[in-house]
Amino acid sequence: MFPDAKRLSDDDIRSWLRARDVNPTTQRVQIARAFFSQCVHLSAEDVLRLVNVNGERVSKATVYNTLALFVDKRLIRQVVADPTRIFYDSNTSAHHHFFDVESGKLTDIDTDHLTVSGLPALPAGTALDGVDVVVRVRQRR
Amino acid sequence: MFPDAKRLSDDDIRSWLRARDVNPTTQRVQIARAFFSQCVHLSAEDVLRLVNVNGERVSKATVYNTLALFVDKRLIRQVVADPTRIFYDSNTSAHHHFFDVESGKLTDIDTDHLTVSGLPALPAGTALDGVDVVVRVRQRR
DNA sequence: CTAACTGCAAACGTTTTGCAACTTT
DNA sequence: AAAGTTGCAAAACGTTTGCAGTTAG
Repeated sequence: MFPDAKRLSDDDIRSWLRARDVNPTTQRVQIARAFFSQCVHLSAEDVLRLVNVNGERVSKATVYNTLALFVDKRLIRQVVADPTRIFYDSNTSAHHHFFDVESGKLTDIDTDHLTVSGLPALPAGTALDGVDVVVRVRQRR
Repeated sequence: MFPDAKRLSDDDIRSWLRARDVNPTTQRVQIARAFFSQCVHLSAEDVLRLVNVNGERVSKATVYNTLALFVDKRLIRQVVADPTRIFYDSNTSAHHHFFDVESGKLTDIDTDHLTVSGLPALPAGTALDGVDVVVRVRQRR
């Protein structure tokens, strides 16, 4: 994840993208900036809105293309917790999530606080891709 | 969960539904049977297909209505693991899942094998709704 | 008779796709 | 010119909704 991203210049982002094997086009820089300068958990719709705050600049197709590319290059990761949409998380290190089922908000839980133990043998012929813990919470009445 | 459901008569299912405060209509009995006589993890589409094996009998709307009702009455639970659809699990006791990202298949992991420890304090004003662990695996090349 | 339930078809929100136009080299 | 990228519009997908018609207490 990009530390302290609000202060980064476009050039900083460009070179960072290049270092991760991503061709830094105008739109990709804008999307990377929207990501790394805001809340950590964004839906595709959130990204579209953030990137196009004043006047349209990046299309929906490009947002989806770019998010898929960023996931592929491990700049961000998907979070599957909300049944209605995918969230993208700029924090790619091991951690877990609270998910508020009423508001749809995600919050990080770091691995100091929550650990998974006793992982059983994986199904035959498979390799581990990741372990995701979602702690669902709801507003107390 | 219904034990050994293949042998259940419609009457058995009806009284079981009644005991859970669900009015046992024809369609609900069919859906309950499809659920409890097959694989534990079914998408809405799976249920629709199973219930309508020969000739249409239950509509899509009724399948979705009924699944929501069954979730509400805690006969089944949702599993959010596949980013493209919701699965419904007839096993409502505490357990977790393997999710094969290539085939989209879910497999149970019971809590003897996998435990979560060190759950941190919940966000202010929230109550625990559930803890879901998804172990994502992929076919080894 | 009434309340509960169902089915259809349309609407919905998210994500994907086809393709022509535009960059960049 | 070739390769890569973008934007638009449409399509696709799973899911939800409105409502008229049906069923069951």
